[in-house]
Amino acid sequence: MYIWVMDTRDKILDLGEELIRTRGYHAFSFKDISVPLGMKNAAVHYHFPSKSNLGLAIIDRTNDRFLSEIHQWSSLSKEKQLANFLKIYSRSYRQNKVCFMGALGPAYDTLPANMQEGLQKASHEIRSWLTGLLKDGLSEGVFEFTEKPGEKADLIISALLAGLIMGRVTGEPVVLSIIKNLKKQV
Amino acid sequence: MYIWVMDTRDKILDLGEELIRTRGYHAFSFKDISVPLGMKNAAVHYHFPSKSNLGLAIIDRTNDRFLSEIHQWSSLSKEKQLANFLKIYSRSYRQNKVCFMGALGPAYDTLPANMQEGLQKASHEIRSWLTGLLKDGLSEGVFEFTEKPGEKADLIISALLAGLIMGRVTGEPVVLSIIKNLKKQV
DNA sequence: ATATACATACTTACTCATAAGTAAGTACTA
DNA sequence: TAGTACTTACTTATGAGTAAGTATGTATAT
Repeated sequence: MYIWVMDTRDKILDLGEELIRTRGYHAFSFKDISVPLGMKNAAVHYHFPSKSNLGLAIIDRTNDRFLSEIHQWSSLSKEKQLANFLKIYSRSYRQNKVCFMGALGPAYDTLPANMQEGLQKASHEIRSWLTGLLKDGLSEGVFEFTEKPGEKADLIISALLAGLIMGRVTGEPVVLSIIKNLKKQV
Repeated sequence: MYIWVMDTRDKILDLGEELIRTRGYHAFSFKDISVPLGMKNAAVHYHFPSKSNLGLAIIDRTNDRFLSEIHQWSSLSKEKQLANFLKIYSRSYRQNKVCFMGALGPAYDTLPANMQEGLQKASHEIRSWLTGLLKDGLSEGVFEFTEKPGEKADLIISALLAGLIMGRVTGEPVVLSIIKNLKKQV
């Protein structure tokens, strides 16, 4: 019984995540979730009272998954960890999704406060993790770059984030060539 | 009389551009234009029959302005042209705006077809101009980088585009440090 | 063992707000 | 008198959200 509950809740979160990352927060409705899942709008509201509530749950779940992923990577080499990080974006490209910051950042000021907070927190996690990785890799001598680690992290995240967006507009696999070039720049 | 017409039409375009670049296409309404300009929704519809019509006009006007700007730059040195290009983004940051590709790209699939087309065209103009500039600067010896010019252009545009987005989420002037670092990388 | 109570996971049937868009009329100008 | 630039007064659609009811399984009391 309990498992069944979690199952439809998770299905809503899965679909909601896809919708945010392919269409954006303001361009999807409860109907876009309820109809494909064969249920009524009110059933979605049962699990998530409000849209912002759902939005925040999606952000938090993704952030939690990221945190557990990087934790699992912690014993790997810095190069391997960076390669894994880059792989997140090539996978996103194949799934025709942009990342959360790319999807929600442009309309940040229009988001409900709880989602703004969640997104800010998630962006902080990613930036500080990558900054630490680059800093450690630099002192270990496995990475080589002249920028400050924090600025290098922003440069990398930015290029990846926007590579996904540009890929959508241009129809070209922009992020893949960006990943290729970023690897040469560390 | 004709001048007066163009004036309110231009006011609508100005405000519409700001709304798209601060809130996104799906998060602004005709009311957000008519009320601040002290007119009725129907007056906006008089100038632009549909929202997508307005959206396209905004994109096209910005693209036309970009084209005329780069034309004016054409006699300047490659370094100066690149510096001018980068300045567009630091100005955007100060105005708390993201660029059009950043604002509209993530929800590209939800845009009306005419706007998709206009955005694609605009992105092509920017990418091909910057690619040409980098290519010429490279053979002139004023720029120095190892990537292919087209890929370098995507790397630069991506970093700038996402720097604006990240700045909004983090509250930090991400794009300014990105500009600083990009200058060292060409 | 069986009736009763209770919680979970929904559906039905709304409300209320807002959005895009339109038709018909008006004021002003050339 | 004809066109421009609007306003008034709608329509229609859609979206978030809610209140009340229903089905089903689970736990408890007798």
